[in-house]
Amino acid sequence: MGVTKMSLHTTEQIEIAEIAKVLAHPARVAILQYISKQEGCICNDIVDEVGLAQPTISQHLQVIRKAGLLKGTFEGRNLCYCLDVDRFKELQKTFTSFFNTTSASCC
Amino acid sequence: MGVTKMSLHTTEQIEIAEIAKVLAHPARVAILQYISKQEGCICNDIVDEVGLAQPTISQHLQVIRKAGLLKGTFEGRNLCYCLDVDRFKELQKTFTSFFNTTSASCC
DNA sequence: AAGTAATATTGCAATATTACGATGAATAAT
DNA sequence: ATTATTCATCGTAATATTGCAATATTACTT
Repeated sequence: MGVTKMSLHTTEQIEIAEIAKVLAHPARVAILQYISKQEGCICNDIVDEVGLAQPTISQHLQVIRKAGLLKGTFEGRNLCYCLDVDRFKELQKTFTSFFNTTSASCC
Repeated sequence: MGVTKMSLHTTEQIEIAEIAKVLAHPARVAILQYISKQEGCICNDIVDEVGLAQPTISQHLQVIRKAGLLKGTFEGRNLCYCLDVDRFKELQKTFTSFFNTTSASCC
């Protein structure tokens, strides 16, 4: 079916899965790394950097944006994409908490 | 196409994406949480716990197993699934490192 | 041996994701 | 004004994911 049965899961589980989905593609990981590296807040050199077609990058950016991780400001005709650090740290917290809670074992 | 162009990305980016993919479904998050919670190393009450059909759970377990996160030992006809804590901590380290490296911003 | 319980595997339908060419909208440059 | 540049969106093809019924497999129980 390809449809996730959301009703079965807790809000926390869904939230973790949502975050993970953003990171679940190397291109998006690359984009996040690149954006955070660029001090000058340079925009779509991302296309050159990552090596995928512009519409594809745009699509990936949308996924990142929908997760609240992107801040974009126009500078002339250039769009300057930046990481929303606050949101990013929020996600990190959620993940860290998951990893710390989920670690006991039995065998 | 639905095919990820792996050649474009670094090993680290691919690794992070692989890990994230495991966590990118609430059912798998639920399974990991449940497994780690069960001291007695109880097996497929997972089906009851998570609420999906047995083949579906089995499929999700396979994804988790392929990521090296699952240790399974047979106890009679019961299969006892446990978290591979070492591997889990490895993943945690990779993630933590990613989050810590990727945090600077510009605007 | 026959029946039952626990898992895995197979096959398939529905949907989601990934990638890109074509196109569109906005702005800068000429 | 015309053209070029930057980015988003649309449409579409290829592939992946999710979910389950049916079936297979294995091992315990009787």
